[in-house]
Amino acid sequence: MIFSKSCVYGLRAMIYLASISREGYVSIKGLSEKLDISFHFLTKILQELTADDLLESMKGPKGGVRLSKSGGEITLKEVVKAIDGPGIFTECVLGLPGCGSEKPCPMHDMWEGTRDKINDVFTTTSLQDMSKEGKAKDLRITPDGQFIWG
Amino acid sequence: MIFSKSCVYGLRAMIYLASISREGYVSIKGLSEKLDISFHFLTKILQELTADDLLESMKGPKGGVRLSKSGGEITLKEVVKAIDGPGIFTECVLGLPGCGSEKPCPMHDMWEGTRDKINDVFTTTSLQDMSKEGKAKDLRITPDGQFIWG
DNA sequence: TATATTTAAGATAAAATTGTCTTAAAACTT
DNA sequence: AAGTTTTAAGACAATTTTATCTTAAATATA
Repeated sequence: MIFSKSCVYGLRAMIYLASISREGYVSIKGLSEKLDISFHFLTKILQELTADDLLESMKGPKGGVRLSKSGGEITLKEVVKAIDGPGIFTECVLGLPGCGSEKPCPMHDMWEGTRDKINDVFTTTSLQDMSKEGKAKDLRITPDGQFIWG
Repeated sequence: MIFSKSCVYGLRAMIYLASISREGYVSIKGLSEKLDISFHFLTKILQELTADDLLESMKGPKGGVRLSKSGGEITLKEVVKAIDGPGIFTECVLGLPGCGSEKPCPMHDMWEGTRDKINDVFTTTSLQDMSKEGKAKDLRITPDGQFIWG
């Protein structure tokens, strides 16, 4: 698995949030049921995204979370970085600290191009891109087919 | 981190093994010291590679492990698959089982090209490619700079 | 103001990964 | 044949990740 479970859950939630109105807040409880993710676990993940200013949250009735910017302004990379860190966009495949053009490992050149490509697609793809794609074609973002857009 | 620690250790060991003669066996103890990896942990990882027929092993004095084929005949992908499984080359980024062209997730199209590229470079790059690169330019394959080729 | 609702935060638990230790089995050496 | 070296295998422990549970704090509503 390329991303942690936390990261995958975060991506699913963010893509869904980009598909709905940013007017009001969405309760995490409702989100967790819609996405079939443990409520408390999802809460923690969304807290990281809130701490990273990708989400805004509000307590109390009518409270919940919502995107801090429009879905078109949030990249997939921002979400991944907030949860799994920047490693996949920057790190050496062999896990060598300081690996780079000046002080490479044997796999550096072979991997650099691919890593750049990963960085590119995650930088140039927004949450809105994904939510539009999913909503337009009615694609699932949960393992079971229960999920419904809108 | 894109690969598990086990996988990274396995890759380092295999690249090193591809840099030396396949005549005799190399003791895992020696390997573990050279690569600065816990002996018992490395033993387990190499056992997986032996079970997958990428390594041959022999017990007793003069025993150890060696590549089962020449380093030019073993791809990086084979090593990764043996340890981390094929997931990174095949799986959905959102972790959806059955995600594919027929039943995609919203991220499928965006990710497919990159995943194919990962698959390509790991399929077309051999252990020998990496060991030659490392040995020729004297690049490190361990975090500290203690490692010495040959 | 009191109550209900909701996120925040922290404690705890379960599972997976990483790492260590012990014993067994095989092969070489003397 | 006996002893030494080495991988194989399994038990055990530590750490990280994943998941659950409880309490606190904030906010709306009545």
